Amino acid sequence: MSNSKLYKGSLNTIILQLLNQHDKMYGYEITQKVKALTKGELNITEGALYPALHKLEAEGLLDVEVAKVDNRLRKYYKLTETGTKETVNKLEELAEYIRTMQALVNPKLA
Amino acid sequence: MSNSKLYKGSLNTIILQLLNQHDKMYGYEITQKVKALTKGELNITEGALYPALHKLEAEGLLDVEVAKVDNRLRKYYKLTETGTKETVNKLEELAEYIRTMQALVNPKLA
DNA sequence: AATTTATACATAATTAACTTATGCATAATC
DNA sequence: GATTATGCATAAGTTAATTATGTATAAATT
Repeated sequence: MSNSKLYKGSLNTIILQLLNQHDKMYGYEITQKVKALTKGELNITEGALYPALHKLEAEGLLDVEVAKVDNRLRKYYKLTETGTKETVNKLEELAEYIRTMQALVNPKLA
Repeated sequence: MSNSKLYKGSLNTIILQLLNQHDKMYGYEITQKVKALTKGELNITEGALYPALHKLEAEGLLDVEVAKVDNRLRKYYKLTETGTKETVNKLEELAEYIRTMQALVNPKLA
């Protein structure tokens, strides 16, 4: 995912927010979108992504729709209602994390 | 550590930066300082902290000095030269992480 | 034409950073 | 006298990742 361990725990947030912005996406598309948006900084590995998608689906945060394009399989994921709510929570947690870490690292600004 | 999984991977950064700011600290002091700086948001558990300190010491990033205060044991940790350099790296990684996540979450600002 | 790269999914074994639970010991507070 | 605070430690379990495979089709390169 990255040479930095800080991304550990961020994958669900990333997936949910991308689906929040793009309505429906398939796995491979997510990896490419992340790579593009981060200018190569962050590469989501398939071994992390697919299990994460399956889990989010099992938890009822995502719905799946299978499609066949150019004779190749695609699984489009989109947020459920619950998923949309959870996305809000995740984004709040990210903002809180950033505030907290900045308070720790730069306590003069606190 | 927190209800948010995002803190996973951040503990070393926190420890190193606190020691960067306070010269020498002991374990319990670190837990209290983190609690204070984050207004209770983040509580470092002992089960996470002590193994982390031992590992950083084993890696040569920290030096230890044992002291006895009020008949109680304290282990003061301080950064080695290598530890100081690694702190710079960790802080850069944190800044990079924050930039990257903001690019993902708020791509309009990118 | 043959090989490599890109697209697209998946899982299994391993690693690592935590959590949770427990343990020991002294000092201070209620 | 019992609880809370101070101060260290480790062991078992969880979980999110990495690393390594595996399958299959389409496109690009040599």
